[in-house]
Amino acid sequence: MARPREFDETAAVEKAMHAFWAHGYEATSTQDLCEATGLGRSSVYNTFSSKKALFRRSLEHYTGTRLDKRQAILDGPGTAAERLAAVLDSAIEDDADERRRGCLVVNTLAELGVPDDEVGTALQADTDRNLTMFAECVREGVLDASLRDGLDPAEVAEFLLSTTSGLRVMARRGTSRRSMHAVADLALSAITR
Amino acid sequence: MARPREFDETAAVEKAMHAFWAHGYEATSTQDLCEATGLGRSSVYNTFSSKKALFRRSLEHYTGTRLDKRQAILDGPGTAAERLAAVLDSAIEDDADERRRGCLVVNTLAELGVPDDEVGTALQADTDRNLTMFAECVREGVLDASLRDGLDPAEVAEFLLSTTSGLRVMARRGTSRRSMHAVADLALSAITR
DNA sequence: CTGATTTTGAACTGACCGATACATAACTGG
DNA sequence: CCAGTTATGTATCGGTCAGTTCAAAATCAG
Repeated sequence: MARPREFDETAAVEKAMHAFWAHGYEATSTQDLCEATGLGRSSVYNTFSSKKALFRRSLEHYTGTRLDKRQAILDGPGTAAERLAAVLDSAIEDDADERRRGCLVVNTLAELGVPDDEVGTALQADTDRNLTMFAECVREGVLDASLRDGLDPAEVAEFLLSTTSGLRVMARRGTSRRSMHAVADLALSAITR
Repeated sequence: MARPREFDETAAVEKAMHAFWAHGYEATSTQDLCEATGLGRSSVYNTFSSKKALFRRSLEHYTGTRLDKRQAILDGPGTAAERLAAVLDSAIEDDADERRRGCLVVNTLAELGVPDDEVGTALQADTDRNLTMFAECVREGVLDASLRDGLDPAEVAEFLLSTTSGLRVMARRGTSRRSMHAVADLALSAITR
């Protein structure tokens, strides 16, 4: 055919993702992206078309891996309440530097809102999947009696998503893990028996 | 003395604040700030020194007015639980367009983190004042028996600040007021009797 | 080896960035 | 009315922005 790529596309997306995650969309220049990925400008534009498009790819890579991890926890062992506690726990990062970066989705929502383009679509899709996963687990929790009776799955899903978002903002503030755990415990106490 | 200002400084800060609030720090250019305030470049730089300094002024204007409003609610009538409910309510903006902008503090935290400059200092000060106000109200709530016994005021303050931050992120997502109210009610149910 | 196809690197594009220089305008104390 | 001082408007600064151009390099089918 023709000259083959000298780099792995997914690896490049992942490196770009970390650059965007660390500095935000606007503050990450195309030059930064070249240095982060190790690619030349031509390769970046030839492969990803534009900064916005590369950001969308980065965002989707982030949401994809993150949602899979969350799904794995929710599909794991234990009562629904225990699994939800594990999800909140996983949102409380161990590494201090990573914690300071917060969540790429929350950071993007705050910086860009939900723009009227593919980035907005990706953000909306992430929200929807999170709400669906949480709501399903809440239904299971009512059945296995680890959660209270009469809870509205959709409402509690919003509550849990709001709680994880709040935790990520706390992380950005530099709040200690201890305080974040206390917050997670209080939130769970609202829905557990 | 000399030639007098042709504009009101506080009014200019407020207009700049709205520009930063709507588009974020990085995406708001000095040109945007000139147009938003109605000032020429010279006047902007003569008065505020730099974009960063004007942002700091804008942020402090935002936090000042917002904290005063919150303090007024917490100093108002009703049980502590009722006053906390009123604070959460006030974080659920009525106007749909304003709601979409979220909170300038949360947006800034997400975009810039807590930078090692006066902006970071202002963000930290806002966090501290919020936590102090909430903790004090929680202490009152334990005394007036509208909140549960044995609550740790500092922990609950973090929980409430996390909840308001989460609500602001939901607002950025475009979540309905109805869902936001459901979230606020669930959060309160964790600490009320 | 050749020709078609694609990637790559380097130089470059016009536009815009935050910030400044400076002449002129507007004011006040003397 | 003038000297001193500050505010303003215009033009401009060097630098960086996202994105493009284009020739050289690398590959493979024939």
